[in-house]
Amino acid sequence: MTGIRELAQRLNLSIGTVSRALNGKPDVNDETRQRVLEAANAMGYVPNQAGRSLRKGATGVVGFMMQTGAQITGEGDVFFMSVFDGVQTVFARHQLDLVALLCSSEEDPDAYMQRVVARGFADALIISATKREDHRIDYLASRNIPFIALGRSQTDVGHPWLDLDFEGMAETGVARLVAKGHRRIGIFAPLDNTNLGFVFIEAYRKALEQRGLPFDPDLIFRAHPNERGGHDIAHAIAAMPPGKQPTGFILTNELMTLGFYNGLYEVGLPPGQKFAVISRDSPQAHFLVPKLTSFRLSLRDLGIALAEALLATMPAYAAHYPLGVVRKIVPLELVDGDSDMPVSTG
Amino acid sequence: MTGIRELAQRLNLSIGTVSRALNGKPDVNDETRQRVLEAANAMGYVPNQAGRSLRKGATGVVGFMMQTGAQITGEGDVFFMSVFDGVQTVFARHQLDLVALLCSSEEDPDAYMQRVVARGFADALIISATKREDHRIDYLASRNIPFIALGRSQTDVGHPWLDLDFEGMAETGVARLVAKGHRRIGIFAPLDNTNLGFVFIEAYRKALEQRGLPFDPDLIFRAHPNERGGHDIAHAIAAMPPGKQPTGFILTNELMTLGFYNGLYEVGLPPGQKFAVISRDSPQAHFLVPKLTSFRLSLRDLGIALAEALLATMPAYAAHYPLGVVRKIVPLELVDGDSDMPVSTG
DNA sequence: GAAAGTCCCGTAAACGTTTACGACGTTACA
DNA sequence: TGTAACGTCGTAAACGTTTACGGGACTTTC
Repeated sequence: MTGIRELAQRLNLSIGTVSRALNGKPDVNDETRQRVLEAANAMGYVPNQAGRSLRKGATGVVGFMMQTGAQITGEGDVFFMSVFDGVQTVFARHQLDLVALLCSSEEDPDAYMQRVVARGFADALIISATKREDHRIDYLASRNIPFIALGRSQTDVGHPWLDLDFEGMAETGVARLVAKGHRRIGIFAPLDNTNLGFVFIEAYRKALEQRGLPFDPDLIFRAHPNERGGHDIAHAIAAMPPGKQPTGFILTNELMTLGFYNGLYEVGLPPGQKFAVISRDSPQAHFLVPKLTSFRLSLRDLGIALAEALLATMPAYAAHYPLGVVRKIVPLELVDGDSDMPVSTG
Repeated sequence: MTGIRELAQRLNLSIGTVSRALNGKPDVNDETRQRVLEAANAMGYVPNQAGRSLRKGATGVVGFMMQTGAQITGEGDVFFMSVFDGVQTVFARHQLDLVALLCSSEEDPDAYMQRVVARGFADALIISATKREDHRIDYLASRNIPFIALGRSQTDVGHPWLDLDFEGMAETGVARLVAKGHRRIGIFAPLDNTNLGFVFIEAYRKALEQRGLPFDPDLIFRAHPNERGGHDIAHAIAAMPPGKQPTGFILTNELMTLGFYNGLYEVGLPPGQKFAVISRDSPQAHFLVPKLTSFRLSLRDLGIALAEALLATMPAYAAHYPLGVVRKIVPLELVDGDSDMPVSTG
């Protein structure tokens, strides 16, 4: 209960020696270290976080900021839980803990982040859902806090980031659907100003252009990246005049895909029969009928890459990860399914 | 940067006075306090977490433990994000922070919790997905850590808990479906030994018995509480011999409901037309077609109740919440939809 | 056999904050 | 005028840990 002092007393050792023994420092006899380790284990001693981080100036925790109460953002879903798991396998090697810092919907996200940082709650941060212009990036950089972004941004301070290959998905998706005879291809865009929207749409436009197909703004469907958003898009499509409707669709969000499938069934445009769908693979989307033609990505591997790239920028760990400042686009592989039938079938 | 010392120096005050001013202690002149507050604000001073919690013996954070990488548990979904938001509105009144403690799938949950507790990471904990016999409860009670469980358990140490009224849902659900002429009513049960499974099934059995209907174990469908689980149940139902199939179903998980709807469409048993469904309402389930007949519950209110009940057991805050040890079953109201049609329609 | 080196351990300062205690100046009251 | 009370503030100890430094005992080396 009382800590290292009691442990030292029980062993007839000084607290200094005990501390060194526990932390694997060199200046301690092997036999002594063994004794200390056993005793610590026996009485369930775990070093106090406050004392340790006060002295070391580091907490040993990395924070991932996410907002609560916001079905809108699509955060808090399985996507992140899988990424986290990859992050943690790397962190475990260095006794680092990952916690989710939950920003209430009643608090300003920027203010929350400042508070968290200034308090010294975490040694480093992972941010996601990066906006086109993101104040968080400026702030973290100015404060010299190690961090990595899951998602590109126009706000570029030479910080590390990882992002999915949205250009590739747009290009490959369009290519595939065009090859199957589709001429009117719909695409999803987020409602807010996340950077992904711009990148995705721009690549989509370019892919059409290269194939001599017209770019029709009406084929861009804006919605929240969750089940409801996908569902609503399906109904919006059905509400269009027949000639204006797309015959195929590209999206990237797993939750949306579920809602989209649901919606397509409802409006009488069953996927793979009367409407072509291409999206991203995921454990949750895996059971869909018909089988989704999808971009495959290991979220766990993504988490691992994310963690390693972050550690590469932290002085205390950089030696193990000589990667420099990682700024990488993660490619995805298109896997055949039954949801992207030729247009003639419809 | 350097903390309270620099702030005090700049104001020609002692650090003691500055600290008292910032913390709203009485022994400080109003004008002085104002000066301190302004200066602190101006230079963006935020007290260091480690120093503060070392001295106070409290961190000001409450942890919610959840497991990463586990699509199985169904955690990490919108359900919790909404509950969190309610918790935080209460916590905000007391400068308490809520963080999600993420237990890796590679670490034993019990061990993780012990580590977190011993380290003094959080002042209190919220646990969920309580097992029928739950070691976490014993441990937390023995360590005298304030905590509250979202979900009942056989392991009862007189601790506070909140739980949804699963008995009520089973009873009301059966009553409703029977009234509509259904005789074979299916029900969901979790695969693991969460306590909810036992409670739910038992109430279901009793509800049937009271109405002179047979209890058929084949009508209990075990699955993971997520989209896939719901989807698989629909297919399992379709695979039964016609006479054995249920004509209606009761479930309580929002993710499952989405998958269940999807699956029912796939197997040609569209909900509300050929198959009756009753489940729990949720933002995500709200768009379903046909409209779900569902049990309504404000997750935000649930979070608020959870937070208040927790604070009632924490010495430092109990004065504001004279609730005693809260052990409460939260009732849900059945709201009419179009998914529970009479059996004759089918 | 003395000097140098090695191994192991104890001592004590430091991290940033809170808070019990005491000191000082002023006011109030007898 | 003396004493008590009050308001305001400074002083210093304490929280639990890590780590730079130094010292004692022993071994090696010339």
